[in-house]
Amino acid sequence: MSTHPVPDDARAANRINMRRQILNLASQLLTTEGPQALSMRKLALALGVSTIVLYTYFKDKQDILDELYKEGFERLRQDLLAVPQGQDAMEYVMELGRTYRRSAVNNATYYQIMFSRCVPGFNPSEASRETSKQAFGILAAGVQRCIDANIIQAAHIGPAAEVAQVLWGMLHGMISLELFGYLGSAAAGEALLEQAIQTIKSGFTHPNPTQPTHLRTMS
Amino acid sequence: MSTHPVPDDARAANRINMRRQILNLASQLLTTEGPQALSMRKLALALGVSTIVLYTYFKDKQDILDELYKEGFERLRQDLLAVPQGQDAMEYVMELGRTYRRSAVNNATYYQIMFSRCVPGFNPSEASRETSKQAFGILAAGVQRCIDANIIQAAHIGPAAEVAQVLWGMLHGMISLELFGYLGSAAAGEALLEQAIQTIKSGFTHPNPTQPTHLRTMS
DNA sequence: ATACTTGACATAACAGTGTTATTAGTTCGC
DNA sequence: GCGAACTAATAACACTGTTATGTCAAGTAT
Repeated sequence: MSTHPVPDDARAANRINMRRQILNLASQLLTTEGPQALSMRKLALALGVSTIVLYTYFKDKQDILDELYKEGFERLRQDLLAVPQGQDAMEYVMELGRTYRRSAVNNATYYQIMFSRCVPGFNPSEASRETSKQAFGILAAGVQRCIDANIIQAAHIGPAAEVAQVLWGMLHGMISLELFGYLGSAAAGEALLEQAIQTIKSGFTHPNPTQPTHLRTMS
Repeated sequence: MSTHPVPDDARAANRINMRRQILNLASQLLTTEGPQALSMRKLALALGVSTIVLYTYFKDKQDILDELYKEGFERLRQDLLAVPQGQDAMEYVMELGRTYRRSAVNNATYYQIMFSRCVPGFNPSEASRETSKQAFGILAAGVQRCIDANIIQAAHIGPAAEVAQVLWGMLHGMISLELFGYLGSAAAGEALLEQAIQTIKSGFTHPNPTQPTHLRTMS
């Protein structure tokens, strides 16, 4: 069914090559200059081409951001995968938390794209959100291991995915506050995250009294 | 020492009046159209004046955003203040958490300005950050009450401010994920926040083993 | 009352943004 | 060579925040 001239394979290869080249530069611009400095014109200028080139390889600026969004989650996923699983299940999850923070702080501008609407019109596509779920899956699997090992009493808390979401929320919250400058230094951010991890560990390991009766004060 | 013409009192009154009027419209534009639609030109157009007027009453766009930032924290503070303190100290803190979420969800666009860099160049001024600390102070005071009532063992955790920061981080994280669409529906967000609150309650009420030795699995 | 200062405001412009219509060139299958 | 498709530059459009210029009204000082 090739009635009209089919685009050559070389073309297609060149296409993804060019896309990669653009994304690399965008990534570099993002980390060095920040999200607001990442403009189509600057990108084109740095590539030595005109702006129209960007639009032949990407639909939008959003399209480019979407790719960076995915790359951010991929970096996070790789960092989390590098955490050794040999140790105690709970200790492994806690180490995931520390790694999550380190990864976020080391790729702060990526993290902004992933979680804070730092580019006015940007909303990640549905497909890209799938990528984000894969990184989250590592956390969920770690929690599942804790439940299987009876370290977390699932009956009192909920399914692994929900527990992991609570863990994720806390991690993201602490990191978010740190990156926004609400916690002071990076050392303070690290220390507070450690405290949060310890707190959530206690919360997970101890049964959760759904009817809070037996722990009341004398009031 | 009024060698040169002193600006009239009426002028000053008119000034703050006009500022208020501009801010009201900006606030309205923010909630109805979102942060990205809040432009100086639209503001001026809606006021029926030229853009230069905005710059005679405000230094910058940042100046206007700074005011909205403060207003956001003021709304949050008022909502938190409305929580009755009569009950059990821990229950009060948990209710603060639920109220925090409700306030954030009801003023989602404000919350974006307060915590997610949704406007490219915006950074809250030092003075505005002081306002944010007042809202946080309510949380910290609630935690202090729990420590005083021996519900939270401070010795095993840390000073009230740090505990409150952990609590704040978790609240902010869960809400942030919800507002970014990572948790699904609002009902899911509410349920997960409740779970997070219960978890952190357990974490706070149970002593925190700094050396995690006695809770290991068989590994 | 006239001169002067000061603030308020409109017009128009500057520099920047994302995006695209027009145009031209290049490359490929036939 | 021919025609179809892809690629790319130029220039423009519609926005954005911001400001230099100029005008007007209102007040004080002499």
